[in-house]
Amino acid sequence: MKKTFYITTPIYYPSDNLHIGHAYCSVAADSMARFKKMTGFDTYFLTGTDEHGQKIERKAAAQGVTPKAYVDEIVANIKKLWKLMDVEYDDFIRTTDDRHEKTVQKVFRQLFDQGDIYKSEYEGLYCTPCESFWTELQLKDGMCPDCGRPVEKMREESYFLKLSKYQDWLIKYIEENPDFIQPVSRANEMINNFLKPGLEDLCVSRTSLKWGIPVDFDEKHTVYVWLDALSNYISALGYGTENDELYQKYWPADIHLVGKEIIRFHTIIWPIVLHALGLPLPKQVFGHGWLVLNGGKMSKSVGNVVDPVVLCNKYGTDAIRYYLLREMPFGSDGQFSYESLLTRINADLANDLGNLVSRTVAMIEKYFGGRVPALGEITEVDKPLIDLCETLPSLVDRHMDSLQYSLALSEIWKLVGDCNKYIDVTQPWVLGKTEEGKPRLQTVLYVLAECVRTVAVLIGFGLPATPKRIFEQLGLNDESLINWDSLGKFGKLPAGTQVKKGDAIFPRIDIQKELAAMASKQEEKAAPTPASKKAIEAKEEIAIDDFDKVQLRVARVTACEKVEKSDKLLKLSLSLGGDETRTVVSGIAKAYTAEEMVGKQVILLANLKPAKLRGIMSEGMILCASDSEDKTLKLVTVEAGMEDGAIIG
RNA sequence: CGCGGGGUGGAGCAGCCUGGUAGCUCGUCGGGCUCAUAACCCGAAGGUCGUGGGUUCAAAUCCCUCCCCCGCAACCA
Repeated sequence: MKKTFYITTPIYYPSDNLHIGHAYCSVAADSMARFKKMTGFDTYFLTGTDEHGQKIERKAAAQGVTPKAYVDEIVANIKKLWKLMDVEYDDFIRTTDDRHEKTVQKVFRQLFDQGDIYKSEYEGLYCTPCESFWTELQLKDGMCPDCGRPVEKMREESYFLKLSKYQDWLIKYIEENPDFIQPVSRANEMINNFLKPGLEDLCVSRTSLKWGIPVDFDEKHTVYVWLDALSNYISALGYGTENDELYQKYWPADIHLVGKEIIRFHTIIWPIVLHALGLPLPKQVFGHGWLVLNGGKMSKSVGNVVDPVVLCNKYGTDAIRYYLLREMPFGSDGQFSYESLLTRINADLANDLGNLVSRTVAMIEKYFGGRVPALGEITEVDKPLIDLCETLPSLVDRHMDSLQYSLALSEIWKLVGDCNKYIDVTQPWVLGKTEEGKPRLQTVLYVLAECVRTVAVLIGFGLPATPKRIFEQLGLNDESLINWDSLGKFGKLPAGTQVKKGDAIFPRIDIQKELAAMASKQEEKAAPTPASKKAIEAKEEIAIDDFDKVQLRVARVTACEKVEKSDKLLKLSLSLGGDETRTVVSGIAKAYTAEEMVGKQVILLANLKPAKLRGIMSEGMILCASDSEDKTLKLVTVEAGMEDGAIIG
């Protein structure tokens, strides 16, 4: 029986279309699945979507559609994206699937029955309009982080999962299984930051949440995010149903591939749930890094999201996949830039690989009428290449085993580079000029063709569409000549094979032109378009008396310094005329330096209740205007010549 | 003293665990070649390996101090 290999991606949250970061993860998972399949494993690759929760409920409401209708549309887009990117999953689980809901309910009930889930009261800060609980940490200025309205202490009946009961077991498990959490630095992080300080029991149900899976023995409760989402890895396999062959066959998973931001849930909550259920743990949870853009994290609010659909359509799926896998070591963050992307495509794909295929096939056509010549006598010059062809597969295998895609590819590209050099050293065009050169020329071109074939087979996991195009030019379509087993022993390529030059596999890109075009497009985008502006929520109408409660005054900044250990706060000393002074802490350090603030006149909300910020008492607030996304921020001031302390009204 | 990651030629990174001529890709400059997608090949310039100290015959690598950057967290009246 074949060895099995089960790999998963996180289930993505379909509140919006996915960006290149999600694509990165899925491409990595897909490439691994392809590699394992190619090397003889019975693989199973699961991806999907996590569709419940308040955020989606609200987004749907805002569009006036049901949550299901809302996610259906996004899920369709996601599936289209995976198709475009050649991400070939075996199953796509949605947490709204009936099969998933059944499993989650079953898991919940079992954990409750055996006492790992218990009913208690959740005490939290509740925002009634938003129907949400927040922790103290999540609050914004003591107000609801979503709507800015006040929250109140509320108790809610909830079910809790006993994490604390298992924490010592988990610490031991992690320490005894160094491969469980990868990269290892993450394991240390989990132990030091979360496990050692002690786990609090986890709230696993909500009564306020409606868009989710109901607890079947207590209908007013809805299963809260973690139990719901994490269970997908086994619900997709039919765990707990009479139809559980997939579960029997593939669990435990070989790799849960996750982003570093959710490694915590996969290495603490999930193992505990599984252990409590008496199930084996996944063999490995691998936290990959992020693509960062201009030093910043990619996020919608910053507006620097890179759309994988655009990239693939423009430069080709294989090129994008290659870039993602090759550019940065898996596990650490990597810089995404168009310049590095285009450089990679040109240098590695067009110049090195594409051109190698092109010149190899061209020479076989030119000197041997398009038929691959037989391998003649082998010399010292040919040996290293032949050896490399034979040893490369196992080397690639080794790197892939540790998810080092970048290393695997760079090893393959060493062969590509050696071939290009080999052509230079052997000078086939000189050999082709004389009859005496012919025998040698045969060997040279055979070696090249066989190397190209080897490369084409090896890159299939990462660049699934490219091998076909190379095999076409090499005239190969026999399965036994294009699979993994055809490697390892040099010389499988039959002499006499008819080659045919085709289009460039990877056309060169004019990088300067491309970047310039992109820059001008960016500028267009940068100009604020009214349509894209977030609608400003209208506030309720007020009477003049209400406004009268507000006292605004002109104040002059007499001194200013940065608040230590804070990147947004400035401490301002204000003069209100006479000897009246105030100290105000303001979050404007990103827009103004302390030096340039001194001497400026600002508008002070003078009768605001003082509050402590970073240990400093702030006696008021200065007014600023900011754009809808808080990207730019400008002080509000008065025209010159107003005395300090003047009343505004 | 919150946790973690990082600071290596112009750019992006490897090397550090297991001390011993500082390597790769891109860029720049010079040369070669003409089979090939103005692609390919060779050579050169360019680095006090963040700072200061320590261990050692020997430190990018091990130990300590400090500085800076990034993420999480916090904060953003």
